[in-house]
Amino acid sequence: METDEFQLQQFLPYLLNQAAEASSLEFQQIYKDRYGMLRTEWRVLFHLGLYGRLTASDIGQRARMHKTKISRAVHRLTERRFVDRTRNEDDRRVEYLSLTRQGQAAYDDLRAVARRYDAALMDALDPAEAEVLRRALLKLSEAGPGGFT
Amino acid sequence: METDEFQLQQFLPYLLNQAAEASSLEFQQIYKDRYGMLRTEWRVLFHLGLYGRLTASDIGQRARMHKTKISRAVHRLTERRFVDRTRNEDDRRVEYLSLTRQGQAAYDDLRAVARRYDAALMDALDPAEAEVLRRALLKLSEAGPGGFT
DNA sequence: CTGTAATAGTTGTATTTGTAACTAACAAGC
DNA sequence: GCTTGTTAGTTACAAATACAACTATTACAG
Repeated sequence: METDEFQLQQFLPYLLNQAAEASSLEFQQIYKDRYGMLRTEWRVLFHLGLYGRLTASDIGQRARMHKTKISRAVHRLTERRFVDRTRNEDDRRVEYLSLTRQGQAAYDDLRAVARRYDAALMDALDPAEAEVLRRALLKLSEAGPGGFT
Repeated sequence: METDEFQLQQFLPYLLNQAAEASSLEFQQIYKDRYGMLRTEWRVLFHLGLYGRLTASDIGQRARMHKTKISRAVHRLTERRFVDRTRNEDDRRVEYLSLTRQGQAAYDDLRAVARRYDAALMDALDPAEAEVLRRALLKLSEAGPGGFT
């Protein structure tokens, strides 16, 4: 009967990685070409654009990104004048990050691209399918397999 | 009305990356701990386990992986005696790759883990949802947004 | 106060990856 | 045969990432 035939295309982590890679490729090209940004940098940019002033740790929690990645992304974004840092004088360990005028402009531009890009991706799916997909991905993002090991 | 409020959690490439990362984490830990393998190596191992004897280019096409990644993965897998390489004497450019006994054992073990892992991931979803998810991911894997740029 | 622990963020170093240039073998036109 | 082009795979070097150790500052127990 061989009902337990294993298929790589059925293995969710593999499938997710393939889809993620394929669907990121062209967008990646855009923020790289236009603003010389890396993936970590556009993520930080978008978080600041969406939520306003945040600390590095805030971003780390929301984006599930390690603090060293954020530290370096912020460093580069500051260097290129997309981001401003201001120390919190009440607790001098923390630094507030926010977009400069230039950072805001880049964010506005890329957000518009992202909207169109997302719409183009969605065209491959029918609306009901798209809805289910989003819900499922959110669930999977939040937890791994749940006490697997 | 602000109907065009952009949300990072709605942006498919971002969502896919988050889900892919979250859902790969524990599995990654397993093949790393047990066999000291990297992601590329695990992929090569699985392709050989599933399809039998393949060349490096074959794997590259199926897995959409760059040839340098494969070259290095194969190198390490050969070093650790998981993979055998034999030159094709009719065309001495190509080399056939196949699993050694040890490679086959590792594959068998990891495939079993993958099955259970996949099942555990699926538990977070209901069956209909899971089915739609797989179909949607396959579509997205095959093409990017389609003539976006 | 003062010593110990916790938190925010940075830096150092080893791995890993990406890109391009490379070698080797075959193919095809002339 | 002898160019010129193509394909398979490797290597070199630059860029990016992960992980651990680090500095600076605040918290808090005694």
